[in-house]
Amino acid sequence: MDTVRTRFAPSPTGFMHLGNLRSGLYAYLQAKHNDGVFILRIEDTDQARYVEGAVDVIYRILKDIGLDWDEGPDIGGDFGPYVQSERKSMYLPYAEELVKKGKAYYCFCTKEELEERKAEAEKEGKVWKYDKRCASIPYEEAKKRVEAGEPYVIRQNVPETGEASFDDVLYGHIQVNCADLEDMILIKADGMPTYNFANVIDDHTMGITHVMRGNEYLASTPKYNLLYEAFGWEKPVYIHLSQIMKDAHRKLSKRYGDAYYEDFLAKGYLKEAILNYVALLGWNPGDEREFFTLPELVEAFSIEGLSKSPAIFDNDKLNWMNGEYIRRLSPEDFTSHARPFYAAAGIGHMDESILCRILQQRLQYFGEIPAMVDFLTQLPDYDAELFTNKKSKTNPEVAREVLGMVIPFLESLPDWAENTVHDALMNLAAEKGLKNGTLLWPVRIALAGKQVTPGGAIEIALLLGREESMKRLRAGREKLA
RNA sequence: GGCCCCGUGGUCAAGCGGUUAAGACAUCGCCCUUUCACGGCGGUAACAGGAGUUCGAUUCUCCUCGGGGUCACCA
Repeated sequence: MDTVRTRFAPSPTGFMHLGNLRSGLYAYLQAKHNDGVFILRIEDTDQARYVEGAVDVIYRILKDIGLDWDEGPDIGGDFGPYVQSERKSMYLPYAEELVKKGKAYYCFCTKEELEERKAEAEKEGKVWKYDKRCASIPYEEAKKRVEAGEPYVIRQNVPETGEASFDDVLYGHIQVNCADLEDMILIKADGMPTYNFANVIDDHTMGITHVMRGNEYLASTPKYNLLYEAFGWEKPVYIHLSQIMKDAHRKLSKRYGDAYYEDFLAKGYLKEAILNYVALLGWNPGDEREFFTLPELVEAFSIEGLSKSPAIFDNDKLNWMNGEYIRRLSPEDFTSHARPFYAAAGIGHMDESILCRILQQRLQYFGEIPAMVDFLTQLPDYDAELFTNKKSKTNPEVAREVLGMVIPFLESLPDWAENTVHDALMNLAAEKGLKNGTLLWPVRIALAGKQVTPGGAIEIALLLGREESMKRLRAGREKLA
C-alpha cells in the first residue's frame, strides 16, 4: 500500500479555531496511525487577508500540542514550496492546460458587470449563477486579449448537463447536477489561484492520499472532482469532518466567543485536556476510554470512529475533563501552572504548598483562581448571619462564645505552624465537648467572611498568617458583640 | 429559495434486524466531611413523526418535520 500522506492546510488568520485544530489533529492521527506523512501547508492565496505573524502562530500552536509535521514551509520536503503564495507560478500553467482542453476559459467580465447582472437577476427573483458569457469567446480571440494585457480570470467550464460526484468515506456517494454548479473562478485577476483550484493542484502535486477537511466543502467537492477528471488524475480519498457547533443553531465562532485555542489557554485550560476533549468531539475510540495522550490517540485512531453529525461543544464537559487533568498534575506542575494566576490574584506571597492542597481538588481551570481566593486579600463585608449553620450547630450566639475562647487560646500559641494550630483547635473542641464543626465554622467564617471557601479554617489561617488571622478573628467577635 | 448533509436523553456518544437501548458530562438524592470541592453509591432522562420491508425495526427504504452546510475574484 502507498504511504499515507495527509495535510493540514490552515489559512494564516492569526488564530487557531478549535474546529480547525481538530481537523488538523485528525489529519495528523490518520497519517501517524498508518505510519504515514503529515504535511503542513499554508493557504494564503487571499492577499487581502494577509496577517503579519500569523504563520508563526500556526507553527507555535502545532508544536506546542505536539502535532509535528514531516514536511512544511519551515522544514521543507520534496514537494515544496509549502506556502501557496510561493507556489503562485505553478498554478497558471495547469489552468491554461485546462483552457486548452476546453475545461476552462478566460473570462473578462469585471466585478462591476457581474454585480449588475446579478442584481438584475435577483430583481426578477432568479438565483444568479455566472451566465457563461465569456465561455463562448473563441480561444484565439481570448488569448489575444490576454496577451494585450486585458484583465481576466480563468473559470472552470462546468458541463451544462450531467452529474458530478465523488465518494466520501463517511458520507458515501455525493452527487449533484452539473446544471446547479457555477463556473467557479480558478485563477483570480491578481494571478493567484482560488482555494478551489489551489487545493486540487496542491493536493495532487503533493501526493496527498487522504483529504480531511470540514464538511462545509462537501457540496463543492464534486466540482473539484471534475477538475481531477479533466486532468486525468487519481482522486484522493475524501473524508469530510462534521462541524463543531456552539449550540444547535450556531457554529463555534469568534462572534460567540471561545472559539479559539488561545482563548482556552489564556483561561487556564491545559493543552492536553483541550486536545483530548476536542479529539473526542466527533470521534470515539470504540471502547470506554476517555483519557488519551497524543501517542495513545495515534494508536487508537480510526476513521471508523468518526461521526457524521455535528457536535455541540460542551464547555461543562471540557471543564470536567480539564479538572481531571489538573488533579493528575504533580504539585510542582500544578504550582507552575497556577503561579501566574496567584500573581493576578495578589496571593503570590502565600504558601504555595497549602494553596496547591486546597485548590488542586477544586479547580476546573486555573482562571478560576482569582475569584475563588478573593477573600484572602480582602475580608468581605459579611453579615453576622453567616455564622449560622444548622449542621455545625452554630449561630451568632454560639459563634460569639466560640470566638471568645478561641482568640485568647490562639494568642497563647508558641508559633503558627500547621500542626500547632491544628492540634490546638482540635484539642480545644474536644476539651469543651464541642463538635469540630461547631468550633471550626465560626473560625472559618471570621477568617474568610464567606460561606463557601476553598480549604478549611486551619488552612485559611495558615495562608493569612498569624497577624492577619488574629485581626480577622477579633473583627468577627466585634461584629457579634 | 435551489442543491447537499445530518437527526439515539440537556450535551458527547455506543448500537450496525431480536439488547432490561451502554458509558461519560450535566442534573437530582444519599454517604464521607471542617463549608465547598474531591471521592463513593444511587436516581431522573433518549431512538423526531408517519408509512412501508420483515416473523421482528433504533437499525433497511420512502415521505414529512426539524437542524446544519453551500450557492464569493474567502477559505
